[in-house]
Amino acid sequence: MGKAYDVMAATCPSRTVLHRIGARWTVFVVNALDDGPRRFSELKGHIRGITPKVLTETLRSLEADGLVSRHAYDENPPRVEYALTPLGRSLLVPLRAVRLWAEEHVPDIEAARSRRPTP
Amino acid sequence: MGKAYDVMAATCPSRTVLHRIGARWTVFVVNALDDGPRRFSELKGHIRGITPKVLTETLRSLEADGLVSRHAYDENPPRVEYALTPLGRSLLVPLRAVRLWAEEHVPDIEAARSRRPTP
DNA sequence: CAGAATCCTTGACGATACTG
DNA sequence: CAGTATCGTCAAGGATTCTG
Repeated sequence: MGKAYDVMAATCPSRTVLHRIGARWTVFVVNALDDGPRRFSELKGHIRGITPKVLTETLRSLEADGLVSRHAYDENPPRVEYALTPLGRSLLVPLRAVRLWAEEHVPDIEAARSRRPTP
Repeated sequence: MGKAYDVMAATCPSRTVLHRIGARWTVFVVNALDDGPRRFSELKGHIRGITPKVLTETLRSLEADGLVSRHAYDENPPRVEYALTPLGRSLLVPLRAVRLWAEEHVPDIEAARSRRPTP
């Protein structure tokens, strides 16, 4: 039997999914939730340089896609925790690998880049 | 010993690398080279919907990063083949996993999305 | 065939300030 | 603390046409 979805097909829903994963900050946020639930400010502090607006947007889309769950405690001051859903945790596996690949191969890529000075 | 690079650090080069990987079409092009070298037009035909300009740009950056190699045959009509370098093939491993994840979990994501009708 | 050239659109991302 | 609200930009991506 052939596969049901093919990212190479222009109209395939899997392409939308893959584009969402490819969004600038998805890999970072999912990886930041690797160690368990985290609060908004913890995420913001951990993913250096991300703005609250962008973090919110990213979390909202991940939530809409069922990858992240949000739990607001009825306390004062407010407390909100984000966690990976089982689906999100399944995505974490490949995304962690991508993250590790990036961290491991920085020297290789920088070497390749310096070999081709931009004119 | 701690790790040398951390994508969570704002100024870390690994973040640049990860952003490059996250570029819209990188995952598609790298996966399209899974089966071996391919010509420009083959890639264009296989990755449905990509325009020649974007394909060229993507290939050029992948080349600059040492992930893809380009070989132009001196023939007429012109023939150019693109292939993954060893470095590119090492990236293929996690990226293939991401691609498969996307293709496998379309139903889950669509279910999650329909659970939250956009107002 | 493999692209280069051109022009254009848009939405993702960012900086800053404000609020329940 | 956990966000919204605004405003601005800019570069990635796209459509089209042309060429060695």
